[in-house]
Amino acid sequence: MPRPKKFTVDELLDAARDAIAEHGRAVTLAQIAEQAGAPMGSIYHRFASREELLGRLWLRSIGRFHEVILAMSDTVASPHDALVEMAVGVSTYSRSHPSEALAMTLFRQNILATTGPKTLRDEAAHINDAFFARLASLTQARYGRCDEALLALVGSAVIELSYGLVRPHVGQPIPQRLDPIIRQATSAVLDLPDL
Amino acid sequence: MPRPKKFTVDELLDAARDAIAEHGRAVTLAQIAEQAGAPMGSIYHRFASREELLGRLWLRSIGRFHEVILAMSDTVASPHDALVEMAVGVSTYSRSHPSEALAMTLFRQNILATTGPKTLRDEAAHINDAFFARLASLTQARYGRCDEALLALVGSAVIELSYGLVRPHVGQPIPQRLDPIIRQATSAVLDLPDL
DNA sequence: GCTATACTAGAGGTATGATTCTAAAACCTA
DNA sequence: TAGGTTTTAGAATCATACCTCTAGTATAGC
Repeated sequence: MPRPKKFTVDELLDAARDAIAEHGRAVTLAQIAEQAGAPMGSIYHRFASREELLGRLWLRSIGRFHEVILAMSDTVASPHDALVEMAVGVSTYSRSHPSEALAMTLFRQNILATTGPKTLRDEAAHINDAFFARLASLTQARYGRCDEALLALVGSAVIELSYGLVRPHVGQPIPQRLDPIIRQATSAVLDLPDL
Repeated sequence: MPRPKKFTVDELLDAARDAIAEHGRAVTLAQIAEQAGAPMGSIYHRFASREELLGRLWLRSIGRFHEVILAMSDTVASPHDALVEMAVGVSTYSRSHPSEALAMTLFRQNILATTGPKTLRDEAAHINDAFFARLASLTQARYGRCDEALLALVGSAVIELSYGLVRPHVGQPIPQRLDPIIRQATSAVLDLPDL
């Protein structure tokens, strides 16, 4: 009955992602609309606000990223190596998906979950759940325990460390030289816990 | 002859820094003016634009940071330990100077040096010179050489790695648990080069 | 073919905040 | 004490960009 949609949500998110790659994070709705070849009215038919559009883009980007990272860690036998592969995966994924990586820098999880658009808060609050579950299971397998402090340490070693090294380069090519650094540093930190 | 100044440049930069700590990086000139107790006209008497004001604040913050970090590395005998201390210094400095650390996140050096206000580009281009000179001399002392690739590696180990771990926390308390992680990771990466 | 429905379409209102402009004030020097 | 110079002071302007509003349009079912 209704007139058929000319633009899907995913196409509009793609346009937003590409517009950000071109114009930076201060991208305007007009620039996103131009990138999509859509008028601004169509965008507001799908998203309540610019904030919600960008928030949804962030959620999609993080979800895709976790998917790839988790799949990578699946292929490795030892828990230690799986954790190291996840860390290196941050760098390789960002290198091969530069504009997705850029979109991942739009928000921080805790900010979006607390002060973001209300319709996104729930989803934002749980976006990391599957990832942390895997992290916890690998931690348990590697150390035989998984208290809060240990999990925080492993999380820092695997994600914060590698992403911290990568993030300054997001928006430009990610240097290859980061990969051995991440590998070595993550491995060393994972060896820290006194067993 | 002239009417005396009521606000020094440094006072206005302090106000901008504190206003950012309160309102975030999207701080408005009105908020900065209120923080300083000054009218907006006075601010424009010292700075050509909001961009230049924030750029100058960034330059001052980076300069102060380098000063402290370089002084810390002076007190250590071995080059290896000096490099590790610089890395840990990123974390301790950010912890003890939270709003200065926040101001350091306003720009990136290469962005400000290329697309920032023209009056700041030169200064921005050279803001890291003294720091990299010290890094080069420590690298030479530690490894007996200092080619470009090695210097990049050491720079990553000392600055990018530690700052990457710290930066996500800037604006909130910097966890103590980061310090041993930085120490271990930096040390491990510095041991990477095959000699 | 006609109608109901939901989308496209983009021009325009509105709000925010940077910047400018004009006037007044304060101090130094003569 | 008067003139000159610089700064304070804040109101007015202007630009930007989000969001809304009204029309028009394309399709599926009857």
